[in-house]
Amino acid sequence: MSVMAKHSSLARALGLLQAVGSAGAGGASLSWLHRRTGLPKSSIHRILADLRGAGWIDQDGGNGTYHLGFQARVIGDLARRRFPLAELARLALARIAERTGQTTILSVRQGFDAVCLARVEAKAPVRAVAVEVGTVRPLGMGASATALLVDLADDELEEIVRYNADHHPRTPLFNGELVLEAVRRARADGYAQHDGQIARGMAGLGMPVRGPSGDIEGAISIAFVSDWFDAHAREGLVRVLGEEIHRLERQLAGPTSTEVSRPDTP
Amino acid sequence: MSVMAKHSSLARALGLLQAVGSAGAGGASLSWLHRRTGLPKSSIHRILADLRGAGWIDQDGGNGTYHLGFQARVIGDLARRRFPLAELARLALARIAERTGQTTILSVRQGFDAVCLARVEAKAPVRAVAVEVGTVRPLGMGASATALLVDLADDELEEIVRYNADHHPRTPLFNGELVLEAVRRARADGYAQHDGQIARGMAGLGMPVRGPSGDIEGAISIAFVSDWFDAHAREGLVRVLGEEIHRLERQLAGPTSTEVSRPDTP
DNA sequence: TTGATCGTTCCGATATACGGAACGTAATTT
DNA sequence: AAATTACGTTCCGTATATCGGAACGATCAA
Repeated sequence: MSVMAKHSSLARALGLLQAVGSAGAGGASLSWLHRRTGLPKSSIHRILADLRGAGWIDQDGGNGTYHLGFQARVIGDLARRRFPLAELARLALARIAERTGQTTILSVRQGFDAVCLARVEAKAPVRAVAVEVGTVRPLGMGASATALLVDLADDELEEIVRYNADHHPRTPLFNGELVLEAVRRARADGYAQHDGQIARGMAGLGMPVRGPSGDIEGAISIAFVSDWFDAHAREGLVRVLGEEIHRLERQLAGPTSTEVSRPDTP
Repeated sequence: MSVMAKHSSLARALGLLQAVGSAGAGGASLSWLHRRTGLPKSSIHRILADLRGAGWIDQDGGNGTYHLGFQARVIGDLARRRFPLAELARLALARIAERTGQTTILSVRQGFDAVCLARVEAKAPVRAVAVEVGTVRPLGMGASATALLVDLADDELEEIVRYNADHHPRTPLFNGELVLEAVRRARADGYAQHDGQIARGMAGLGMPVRGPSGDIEGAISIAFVSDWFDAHAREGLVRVLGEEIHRLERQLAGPTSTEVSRPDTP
């Protein structure tokens, strides 16, 4: 869920906008938003009126529920071109989730943070869903957020870890030493893994995605419950991840038009 | 372009967000935004800092320019499902633009307004580009905004026209009587047309798009320069519009294979 | 050097957001 | 039917966050 930050009427309004968006197809009622955000109803009412006036949300004529408006769609279209990786990786995520049966996400680096750009859910009965699309977490926290770091020089790496350790005191799970150690292991193994770093009982395994230049453009990771994890499982996951990421990287590199969309359903 | 509404810090910030989005691939610099919006630079600076903190814009590490952030993309994905017509109509718009050589847009009704959801530009050297994606204009103003009205009962139609005539005094081109007359003609002809109603020297021709229930869900219109318009051209345009809209309506009716969407828990 | 452009910070005044409280209405319960 | 709960809306005094002019440092150009 969003951070719903400290003191900024703007941040509060944007959080409300996200809350409206995260409601289901039925839309968000004022009371539902009140329950979810904890904001006073009168404040919500006023902010929603502003958002509606600007066209960012619509109000259903029948029952008065709120939905995202066309301005939200327009800005999304404009933003889409900034994240081409998210489009291309969708197929890879789906295939990985299919082959492994586990939830799969794509993350990219954003300053000192990692942000989840896309996610495909597992069909397994026990799903490890911790990171939603749009969730921001400090670099190094989690499998993909660790895989993003493996190419960094040591000094820059330490700067990031130090910064995040200082600025996330509320996240005791973020342990600088552990992160550095995890990055070292990931460099040696070719993949990053964690167990319980995001939430107790949850584990993850991630690998970087490299663009044509060889730079890391993102990372794909699989999330699962710790019990499920053993050496045998790891071996399979690493193989699947490697294969699919390799396929994705070929797409990123070569604009070979033949492999646009092949209907080979396994 | 955008309305940049009266007195609301929120509206101002959202307008700024749209301005950032409307910048090209190079991003928006602070001074560029200052020039474009007229807001004081210090205000822009502060608002951008808030937007950046909330993840709605990114700041390029190199030259400091601003780009849309991942939250903009996330909200766009969420909003996308609210406007399925825009997805399906994209192909129809492209075909119409291809066959006629003119700019083609899709509009839907939103309260007492019409909003442009999608646009495909003409390749012609002289392009009539007046309505951008996201532009809101009063119902009745323009070809598609007239086509949206043809099914309405007379009393509701008159209420809308009266309201818009009252609330858009700055838009002298909006003439209530002309709109009513244009709707009557559109009912008889099966298509709406206008000449010079949006801008001098520009004309347009539009037809409604009906969903499975028969209700009007939107309207597609072609925009062109007035000189180009004669009886012969009109005949061709009407035929192309009718054919492509008919094809689109068949798609809307038949349960074509759309992408699977995961159910949400509101 | 001078001048121009850009991004950033500061700070007092005031416009603006804030939210508790009260109201009208609809839905649900007794 | 009366009572109760839930919801959306409006009001209004308070105070706080926004506003924007001004000044500053940095960068680049002439």
